[in-house]
Amino acid sequence: MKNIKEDKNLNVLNHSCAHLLAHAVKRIYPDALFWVGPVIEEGYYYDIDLGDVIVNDETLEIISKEMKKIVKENKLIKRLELSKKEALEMFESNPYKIELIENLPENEIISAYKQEEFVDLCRGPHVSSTKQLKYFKLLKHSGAYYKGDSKNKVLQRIYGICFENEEDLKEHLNLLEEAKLRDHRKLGRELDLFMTHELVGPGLPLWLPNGATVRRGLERYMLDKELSLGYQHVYTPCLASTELYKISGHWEHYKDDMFPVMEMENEKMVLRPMNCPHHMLIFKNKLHSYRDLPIRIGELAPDFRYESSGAVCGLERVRAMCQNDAHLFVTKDQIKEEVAGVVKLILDVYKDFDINNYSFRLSLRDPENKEKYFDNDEMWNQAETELRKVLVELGINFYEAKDEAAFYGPKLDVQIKTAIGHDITISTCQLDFLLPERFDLTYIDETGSKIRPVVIHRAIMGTFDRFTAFLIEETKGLFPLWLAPTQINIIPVKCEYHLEYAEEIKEMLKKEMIRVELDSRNEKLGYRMRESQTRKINYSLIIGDNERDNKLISFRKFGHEETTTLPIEEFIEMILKEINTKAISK
RNA sequence: GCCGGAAUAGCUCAACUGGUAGAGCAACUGACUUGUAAUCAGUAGGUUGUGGGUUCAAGUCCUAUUUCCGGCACCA
Repeated sequence: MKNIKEDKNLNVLNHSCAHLLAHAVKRIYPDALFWVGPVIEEGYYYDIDLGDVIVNDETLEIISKEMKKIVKENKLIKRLELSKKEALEMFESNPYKIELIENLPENEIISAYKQEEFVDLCRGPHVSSTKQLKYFKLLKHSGAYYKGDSKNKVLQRIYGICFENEEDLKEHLNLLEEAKLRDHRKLGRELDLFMTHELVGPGLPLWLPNGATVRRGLERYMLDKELSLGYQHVYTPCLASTELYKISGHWEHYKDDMFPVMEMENEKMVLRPMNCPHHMLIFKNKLHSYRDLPIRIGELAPDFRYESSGAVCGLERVRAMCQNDAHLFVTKDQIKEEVAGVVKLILDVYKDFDINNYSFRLSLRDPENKEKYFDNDEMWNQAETELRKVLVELGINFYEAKDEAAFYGPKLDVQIKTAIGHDITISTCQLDFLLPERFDLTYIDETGSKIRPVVIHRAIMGTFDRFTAFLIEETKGLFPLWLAPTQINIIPVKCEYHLEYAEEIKEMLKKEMIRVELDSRNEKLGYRMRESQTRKINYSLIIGDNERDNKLISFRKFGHEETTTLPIEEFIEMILKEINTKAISK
């Protein structure tokens, strides 16, 4: 998918198209007040105060028609240069633009772009006439908070995209349609991976046997990886007293996003939203020597968060999740090596799943945001510097993002884009100097004195829920053989003659722990093959006279048209190899 | 949570401005006995998400509510 913001020509084109949109809106709604209309990766949008007018699909049609008219009118786009005073006069009827202008430096030359009767404040550059904006499409509309703050009023936002020619536009719209087919919610239903039910509640998916098989595979895989790297796994309860979270600081920050307190006679309990405090207490349970560090405590940990109703999305954002969580307790000297170990593990796992489209984000605090982050500049500077240094030394490509840290420390997040375009975190590694302080954690150093350890929070697969959602979209439902719910489907040509041999094969495969099905229904071979394909089963076996008489099998791989015939032993060997090497299905 | 939109059979969808719900696929039954993406016929399947209301009459209009969808805000 084209990144409009990054492409120089398309950026200008889309920016101009945002003006075209505003121009058309102004003609239809003369009282419209315009806020900002930036170019984004997916095209552009414009935030508009339309008073009582509410944009719907029809409105979009009407606006689109007017835009086409202005394109035909071939308006020339001219740059105006104004002093601040002139600009303030020109836009006096629009308080939003006045606000923008007032925030500009006193002596700066302010530019505006004029296409006949319509002028908009803008830095530019723009195309020279509206006729160059012929190939556009208005994509969607929504409400959006003024200045992105939920305390403010809601403006109408209209999204659009513009290309240089019709083919590019068509291709892009096709890609958008195709992406919808990979949506994990659609595939999840089609492939019987998970379901939801009104009576259970929003954000509370039920994993069906197929989905559970995939998830179990991921969990076993991750546990084995971690065990081989010296992690120790624990089980801790999904409940805790509110006191625990008051100590950790989570209560203060997140109490509104937790399920409400369960109050009993002498107790106040909550469903836990994360596991750090439990793991802190496990560390504290024993006296530790510097020789014991690093200690790596891992858990497949169910957590519960009262995510806002508008945020829940399939398996991607849920209210009951299972984290691939671990906390590493390290000395300051071990930070680098342990963060490096986590990064290496992330890359290692991504390689196994052939994950390539991701980016590392160094998530920092915003020192201005006093509410969100604990107040200790020294601690923050140390943690941020430390984490950045490690990344640079590891030669990791990353970008920095302000105001994305956790309240207790900076994070290294791995961001990916979902099929429908959500930017989500799939893995995370966080450096924390605060919770060891809050829980008064110590270890004994060489000299016998008590020293504060540092904690690294990390989740490689983030949550198994989200990672599965990602994997469904990444594989389009064709899981690698080692994870596939049904690995092999046996189709006897004619049950009357071939069922017995087919069953023999099924038993042989089952003995090897291969997930196999036998389709003995009285249906045409073509019919059963079709279903085998729509269910995205990795291997379809065809068993007929030739196979039975010569102790062979014939198989067809998903997505391939040719059939291969092999002795059964050879086939099993091939399958086991594919499973054991965790090969990617193609 | 906010701004919009939607909800009809297991799934995908139909039912003009109000006149008592229909198709394909899936399921079930039977026939057919078939070598790589849909054999034929039949049967069953719905208090139209839920609760109120308007009306002689509501899938259709009003209202409340639940869930879902597109964004926004949030995301330890």
